[in-house]
Order: sequence, then C-alpha cells, then structure tokens
Amino acid sequence: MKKLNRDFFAKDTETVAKELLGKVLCRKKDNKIYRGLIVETEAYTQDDPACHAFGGISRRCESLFKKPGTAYVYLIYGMHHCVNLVTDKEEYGSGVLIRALEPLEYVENSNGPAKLCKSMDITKKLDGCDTMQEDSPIWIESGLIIKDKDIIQTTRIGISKAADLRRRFYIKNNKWVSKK
DNA sequence: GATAAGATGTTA
DNA sequence: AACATCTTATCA
Repeated sequence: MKKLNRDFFAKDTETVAKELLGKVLCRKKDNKIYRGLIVETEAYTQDDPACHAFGGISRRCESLFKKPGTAYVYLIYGMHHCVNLVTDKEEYGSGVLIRALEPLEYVENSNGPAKLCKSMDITKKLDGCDTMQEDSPIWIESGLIIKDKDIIQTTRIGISKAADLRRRFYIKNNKWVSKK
C-alpha cells in the first residue's frame, strides 16, 4: 500500500470525501499499525453552517485551516473524539469527517465516528498532526478502487444546521457503515 | 460568570 | 427515549 500525497487532499472537499472511500486509515502505536478501510465520510466546508469553521477560525477548529492532509481531532459531547482530514487549500477551513471503518488490522467495532477513534486511540494529542510527515502517527494509504455505482451520496448525520445538504458518502451494502 | 448546544454511543 | 458528561461559543 502506498501513502497518499498532499495533492490528493488539495481538492474540492466533496471530491476528497468521495475519493477517500476505499482508502485505508493507518495509526501507529506501540510498534503496532492499526488499519481500517474507510467506508463512510462527510464533507464540511467553511461556508457550511454545520462546519466548525463556519464564521472563521477559533482555537478548537484551527487545524481545519492548516495544510491539506492535516488531521483535525476534536472532542464532542464531552466524551467522544472524532477525526477529520483537512482538504482544499491552506487558510480555507474545510475537511472530511471519517465516520466509519471496516476493520483490517488490530481494529474492531469501528462503525461510527467516535467508535473508530476509540478503537484506534485517536485523541486530541493527534490534533494538527500533518499526515504527510514521515514519522506521523496517523496517515492514509491507498486501498480499494470503489466504483461510482457502489457509492451512495446522501444527507449527513447528527447535525441540525444545513441538514438538507447531501454531503455524506458511503459504500453501498457495506456492513460497517454507521446506522441511523 | 452563566448558559445552552453539540459532526455520539450505550442502555432500556 | 433517556442519559452520560464537558468543551466551546455566546452573552451579560
């Protein structure tokens, strides 16, 4: 498997969200490399009221404004972590939320955005981490080619603002996609 | 300083 | 359908 380069992330956020399906999220910890196939994503951009970067930069979401390929990790509901990958260009707050993984190596029970962070030990310590760095503890590798006919595009989950936008993508008939 | 809401998951 | 649990944004 080959590590993705920055050009992959330096594109329109919805395009990256769609293309991340079938890629592999990797997390190195204690000499073990956890791997999971990305099966569900959501796109968030600065002009979207549901995005943390809507209205500009803040301490929490500052990572969204960094270079494409940066990891953005935040805490939600006081107890759950979620991870995004920054997209498009630097200084523009946008990213793709990883919502679900199909377990490959050392990963289990990852059919939800908080569950996958728990099973890979992704915490705020990884916020702002540049996945392009050679020694990064988290990165993305190429994986499967997903055909267009196997990709479903629909509305996002768990948000109240801009709930009608169809910015969620998942692999059709994959059992690890989060349930409503 | 106080308050409300939040890109969720588990339990019943 | 309730709740666990706390950071962040917003307002005073």
